[in-house]
Amino acid sequence: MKIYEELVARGLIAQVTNEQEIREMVNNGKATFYIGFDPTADSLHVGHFMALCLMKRLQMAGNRPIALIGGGTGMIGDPSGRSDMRQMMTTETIQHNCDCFKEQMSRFIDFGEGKALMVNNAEWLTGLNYIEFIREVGPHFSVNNMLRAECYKQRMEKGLSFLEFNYMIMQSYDFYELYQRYGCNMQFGGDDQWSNMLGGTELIRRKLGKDAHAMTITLLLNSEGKKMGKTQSGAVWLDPNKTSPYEFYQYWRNVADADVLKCIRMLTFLPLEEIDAMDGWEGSELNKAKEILAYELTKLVHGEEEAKKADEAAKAIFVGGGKSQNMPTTTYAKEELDAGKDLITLLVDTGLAKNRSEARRLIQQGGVSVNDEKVTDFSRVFTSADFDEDAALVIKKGKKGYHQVKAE
RNA sequence: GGAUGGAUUCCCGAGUGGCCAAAGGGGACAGACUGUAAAUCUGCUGCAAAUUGCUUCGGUGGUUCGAAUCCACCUCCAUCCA
Repeated sequence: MKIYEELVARGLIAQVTNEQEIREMVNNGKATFYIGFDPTADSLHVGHFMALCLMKRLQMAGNRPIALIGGGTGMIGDPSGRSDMRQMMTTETIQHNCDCFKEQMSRFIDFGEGKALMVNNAEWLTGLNYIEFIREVGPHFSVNNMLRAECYKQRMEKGLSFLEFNYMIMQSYDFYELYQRYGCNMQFGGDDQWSNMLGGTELIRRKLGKDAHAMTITLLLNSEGKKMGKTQSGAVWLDPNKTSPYEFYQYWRNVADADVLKCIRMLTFLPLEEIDAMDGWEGSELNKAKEILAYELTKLVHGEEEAKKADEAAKAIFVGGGKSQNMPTTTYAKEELDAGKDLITLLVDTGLAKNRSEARRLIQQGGVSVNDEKVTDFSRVFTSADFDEDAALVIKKGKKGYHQVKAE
């Protein structure tokens, strides 16, 4: 099975400009393609992860990826899929974020000798002269057409600033620039980028009379139609300091039944035959599939060792009695613990509750237990005398929140 | 630049002088049921030294015993006119 067919089989492809030509190009390793990453945060998240995987897959098939960091477009902000304007970021923040992206990406993509490129569109965007630029590309964009684009349509009700309206033009210009500089003949992106991407192929066709292609990746939606990779506390990050490997593992371990296979297919590198075999699994059997999904993804993002630890911790906690060296841990000075800590403070310090009111509520509602014993008295104080045989307090919040407290 | 409407808690959205930490819904969190799933039912959802106290209704001042609510100015947004 060739790469294009595999992408289709994995359900990764949403829309393409010209199927035959793209298939031909990609399958024969003739594509130089780019994916843009806007530096909106200091870490990549799960949404980017899909794009990275795709780059990797195509790279393995002999194509040349270009990771385009949006140091320039980030100054504008993509209005696609947003109901309100993005907050403007300072130049320093953007630079910092770009640097972080670079580092994370090099873990996934091989940027060695001519295999892949990483460029920043600030290089050509920031120096543009307004009049020259507008004369160069302005005539090729129809405002009427742009307004019809899905990404702007939604914003027509809430309001769209001219700044954001320019995003499509910038992105199109990127493609045009990359085509000329590096012979980049294809652009990938999330499905919400479709109209922006078409702007680019259109610009290249009009200015250069050449064909360029665009292909979008299916957005990873859960069965409720929401973007995956978001939790109540925000995105699921690839940076272990922002989302620990354990949390990362748990996110995938907890996906809904209806979404497991789709995730495995789209995100992991497991062979398709193996995945097809899982297709028949039902009911609680799917739990196995979830374990595989969580393990595989954690391994890809954080490495095998971390994946094993997260797996071990999860099994110990949920299957065994709730003990693991690898579960999240908070340590206190020994004297401090000897003096005693009340449960509310412990919950807040371990991050299981975000403030004291919440901690109090949790305890009152019977959602907290310490060393397997439910505690309903919120004024309860624990000292090192309450430690179990492993010199730890295991605090459990709800069904899934585990944290251990140790003395040092 | 002109006219009109608007800004309320995580989100949507009620509230037009005291009974307002603010209805209702969504989401989140917890309990029951389960498979670390979904659905369902229940509780809960500003903060804290917690039958009480403190801080919130775009911003700043004012009126009043008392303001999310009334007045003035300002900021931002939408619609129509230019």
